[in-house]
Amino acid sequence: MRIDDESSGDVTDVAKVPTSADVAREAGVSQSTVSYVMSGKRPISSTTRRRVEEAIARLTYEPHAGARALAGHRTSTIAIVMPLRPTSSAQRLMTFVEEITLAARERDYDVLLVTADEGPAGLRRVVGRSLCDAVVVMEVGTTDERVTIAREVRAPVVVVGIPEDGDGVDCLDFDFAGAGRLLVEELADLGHRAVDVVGWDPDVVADGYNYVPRFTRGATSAAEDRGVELRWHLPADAPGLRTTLEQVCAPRPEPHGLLLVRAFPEVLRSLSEHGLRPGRDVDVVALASDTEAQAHDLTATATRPREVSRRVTARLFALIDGDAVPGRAAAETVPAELVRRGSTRRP
Amino acid sequence: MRIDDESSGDVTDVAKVPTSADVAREAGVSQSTVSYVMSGKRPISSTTRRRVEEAIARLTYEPHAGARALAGHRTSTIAIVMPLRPTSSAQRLMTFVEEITLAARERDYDVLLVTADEGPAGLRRVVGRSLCDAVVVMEVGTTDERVTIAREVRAPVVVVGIPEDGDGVDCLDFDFAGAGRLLVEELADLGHRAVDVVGWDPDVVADGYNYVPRFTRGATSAAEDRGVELRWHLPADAPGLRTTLEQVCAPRPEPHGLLLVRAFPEVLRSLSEHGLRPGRDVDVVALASDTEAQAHDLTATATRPREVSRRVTARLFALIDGDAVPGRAAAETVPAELVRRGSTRRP
DNA sequence: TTGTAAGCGTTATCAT
DNA sequence: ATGATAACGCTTACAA
Repeated sequence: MRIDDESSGDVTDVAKVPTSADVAREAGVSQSTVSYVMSGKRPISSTTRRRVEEAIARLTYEPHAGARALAGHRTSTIAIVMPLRPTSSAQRLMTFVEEITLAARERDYDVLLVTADEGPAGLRRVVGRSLCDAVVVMEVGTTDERVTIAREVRAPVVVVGIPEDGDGVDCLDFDFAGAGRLLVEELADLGHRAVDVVGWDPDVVADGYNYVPRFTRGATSAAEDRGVELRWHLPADAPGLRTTLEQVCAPRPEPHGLLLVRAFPEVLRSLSEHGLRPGRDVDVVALASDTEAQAHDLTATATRPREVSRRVTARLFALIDGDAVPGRAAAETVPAELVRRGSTRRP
Repeated sequence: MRIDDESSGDVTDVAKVPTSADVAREAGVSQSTVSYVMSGKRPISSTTRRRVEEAIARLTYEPHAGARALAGHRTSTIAIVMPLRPTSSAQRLMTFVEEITLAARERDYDVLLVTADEGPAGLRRVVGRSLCDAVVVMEVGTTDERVTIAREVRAPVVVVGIPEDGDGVDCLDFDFAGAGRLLVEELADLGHRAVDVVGWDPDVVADGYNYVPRFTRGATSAAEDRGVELRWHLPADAPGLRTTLEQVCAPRPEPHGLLLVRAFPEVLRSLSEHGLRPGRDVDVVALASDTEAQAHDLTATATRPREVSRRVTARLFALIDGDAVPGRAAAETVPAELVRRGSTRRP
């Protein structure tokens, strides 16, 4: 059972991971000098700096993140708490994650991913264990326990979504109400007095994702303003969707208006099977990502995840840097924009 | 300029974050006992355990991750290195991330996200700085610098994708060759002697993502075996795609075969505009996610990201636990399966 | 401009 | 079954 015995005296055996002490020795300076060279927190003579930097390169030294966090009281990582359910498209989520990570890296921050299934506890855990300096919570519900926890926790939190009780929490989101309004108005401008809306799965609605009621409110209020009747279809499953398709894709005497928030391929296929062509026999508008809208040639409002992400990170780092007071800013909203494509006639 | 002066003497002012020492005091035990209660690395009397656990609950103590990493030489996090370019669908990527994170959480591991834009250096950085105990590298190219680095680095690495020189690296992927074969065979079985393939953007091909040539090889070899001619279309941009659509969606005297790896909505819309219906006038098969395939009613092989993820994490944790030797396992491949839907006639 | 040394909050090796 | 105590590798006053 003698393992690792022959080589136990060999110094060059296992290439030890170099520490700042090793760098200091190599450069002939004190250990703290190495630290200050790296952090730039005090003036260093150019000669010393060069010696240290060369030593670092020679040894391929990298600072130990844990030790840093322990001594420095900061982790240089931010956590992203994913949504509880796959409510947005993967596209949208990925864009958020990408954009936030990019902004983080620009400041030498890393990104920790917290899954939804951990629930609100995940938020507590990552800041409790000092795994991060700040947190982004994705897609909060109208009433979301994570919002409550966001207030209690000792790290800055920015929340994507506009919860019911958002007081004292930094909230930020796309203007779903504005999008609903814009889409309905477009159809109204095209002369429609009645519009079929293919909306979210009732489960999503029940989950209370706040963007659903916000979108609905915007659409409804625009409909009232313009004297348009909205017929909501909220298919729960495949059979339900089929029923909806029969109802909304049936040929009419004259063009009718369709507002989609999902099931784009299915609806478009069904329309085509009924011999209806978007932009000619029917006007279709949608709440869709640019990619989807482009692929399907849909007149649409995108939910602008990149822009939202940019504002999120701006706010987050302002909080980290102490340049902003937590929870003081009003809920911020990224305006909706409509892009016309082939699925509607020209107004 | 006297800030925070009045309250500076107040002890209960700032709720200090409790440490294991505080827990020890509260429970009337030594600090090391607290540690052992948490880790379970030595027997503890049930009374002591209870006292400690109650103290922990009372103080809502959470261990400091950095301190742990420093003293324990392990971080309990794994890093995911994202692909250099958005080569797979966001769907697929998200599924990977989700599934890996889930598996990680089951073992109380966290997940660190490393963006593509950092390039190979990101891989070096996260293990160099002891930010993680192991790494998953997503979607490696045929020749990928990250594979080289994977070998050098002192943490276990599992790579998704089958690089050219995968010796000594743990590789794992979906069987793209098998998928290509399966799809061509299906069309051959339906009697087609010629098949139009709408393939990847030439940029993606140029990037050398290894799954492209693997898929191509599988499709080509099946085509040769079955005496089928493959006509490849690799549109680079929107105009290119339009040209391709004209070529592959033009009506023929009899049903023809179409193999898609992307641009599903565009092709299907174009077909419908030409009065062609999949499953009747044309047989369409695709390499598509279950979600896409279902939405478009496509006969397809999915790339099974969940299954791949499961094997990745199994391998990764085996390496972490020392239950497996790094780089010794042969490249593993998750078999392709074809699901028939409405876009093809029954054979 | 640089060095010295006291923590930071754990883990794990000794003892007992 | 439990308690001291020495690392772990860094940051940051405090000195010089």
